[in-house]
Amino acid sequence: MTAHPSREPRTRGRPPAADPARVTAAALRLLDEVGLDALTMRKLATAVGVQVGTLYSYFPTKRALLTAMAESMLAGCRDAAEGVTGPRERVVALAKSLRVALLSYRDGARVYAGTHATGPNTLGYAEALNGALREAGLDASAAMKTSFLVLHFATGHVLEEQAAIQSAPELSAEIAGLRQALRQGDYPHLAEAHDHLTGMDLGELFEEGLRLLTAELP
Amino acid sequence: MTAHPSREPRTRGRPPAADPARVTAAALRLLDEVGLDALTMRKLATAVGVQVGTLYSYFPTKRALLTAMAESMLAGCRDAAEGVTGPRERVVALAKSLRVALLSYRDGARVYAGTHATGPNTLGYAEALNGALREAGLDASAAMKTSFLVLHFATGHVLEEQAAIQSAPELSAEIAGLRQALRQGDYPHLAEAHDHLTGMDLGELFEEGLRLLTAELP
DNA sequence: CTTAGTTTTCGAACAACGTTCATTTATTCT
DNA sequence: AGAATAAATGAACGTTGTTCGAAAACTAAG
Repeated sequence: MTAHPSREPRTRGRPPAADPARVTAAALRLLDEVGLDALTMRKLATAVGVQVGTLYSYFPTKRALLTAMAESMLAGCRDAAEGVTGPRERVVALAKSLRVALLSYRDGARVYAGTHATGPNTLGYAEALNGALREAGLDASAAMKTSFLVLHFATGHVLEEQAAIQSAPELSAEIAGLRQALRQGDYPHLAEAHDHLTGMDLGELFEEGLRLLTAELP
Repeated sequence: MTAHPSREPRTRGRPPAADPARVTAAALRLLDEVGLDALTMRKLATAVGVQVGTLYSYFPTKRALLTAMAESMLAGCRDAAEGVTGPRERVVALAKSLRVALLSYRDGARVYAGTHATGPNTLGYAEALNGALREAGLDASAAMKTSFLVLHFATGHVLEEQAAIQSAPELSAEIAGLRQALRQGDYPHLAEAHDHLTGMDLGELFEEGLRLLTAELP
């Protein structure tokens, strides 16, 4: 059983070899090394210097660990709007900081989208986003809706952004089939668009989407 | 080995018990029954009426099967803009049809976001979306960018939409922790927003995001 | 009708995964 | 010292995706 809810500091018994925070940090390091698909509890255990089963003293399930990782990724994101004047600019700054945070970990968006953290980083970030929107003059309902819009767009965007990065051998077959399909003559618009693919700045594209989603804010 | 690229129709040898199309259809039915996390090759094999290893005569890997499922989900989506007058309205109609298509399968957005299909449904849909944007007066580069914007928003939105649906026992613990955090007094904006959560129409929210993303089209 | 040839399915296995649990180890309090 | 306690160990369990030699089901030639 997880002896997690220990209120008073531990005094008796064998001292722990690690703690949830250290395990989460090691998991994030391992994530950058091997990617989400290869992030196994066994590899994490050896990285922490512990046996596999021991990890379940800190997290009841792998899902809980991934949730803690997602929560940890958002550390500091809430403060991105500090010192930014103008409610709309604050919303944009918060969204951009979320993108940067997710991009700074391998498969960060997949981890984030696959979990539903309710820790202080996640809730604090959502609170800050909602607050900036309220400052912009929106009522509670409209602020919540725009929050969802921005969050959904950001996760979807970074998800595809990171999927495009790891276009390693796993996707080369699909890319080959795609090029052949384009040469076939069907999909004329896609063929033309494909020429403009190289050199597209995904960061600029993200800001463009953000600009449109926040266009009606003062 | 996959004897897939058989150009002339099969005349010799043991007759196949199934084919990729039938397997894909069975997989989509099974997906609706059990969800993506419980969609195993063995369950699919029994659903098709075949042994596990036989599935690998039709798809080299489970990933390829999921890609075929994603491709199949988009059947007919390309035609959503037929008869719709006005380029902007066509873009909106195409995006809405993508949402409906993904929503009509359990975990549809997760399957779609986790794969990168290059079949005729997927490419035809992208071609239609690009075409509608070109008709709206955008050049090739701008049309491609807006396509990405709409696609990223749609996938992100439906992803969260479907994640909110299956808020079954798996998420109840997190929801409980969230309610307690809201009652704690921190996150005043979130607490107020939470009251407006029930009764929010996610379809309307999706259209609102679409309206903003296409606001500058003629 | 038999037999050779061909294509597919079968069935059993493999390694790796997440997870569980009785046992052992390390520490503190009496 | 010895009981009590808390955590780590180490070995297992059931599943998972995937592989591969052997068997089966069919067609074409002898």
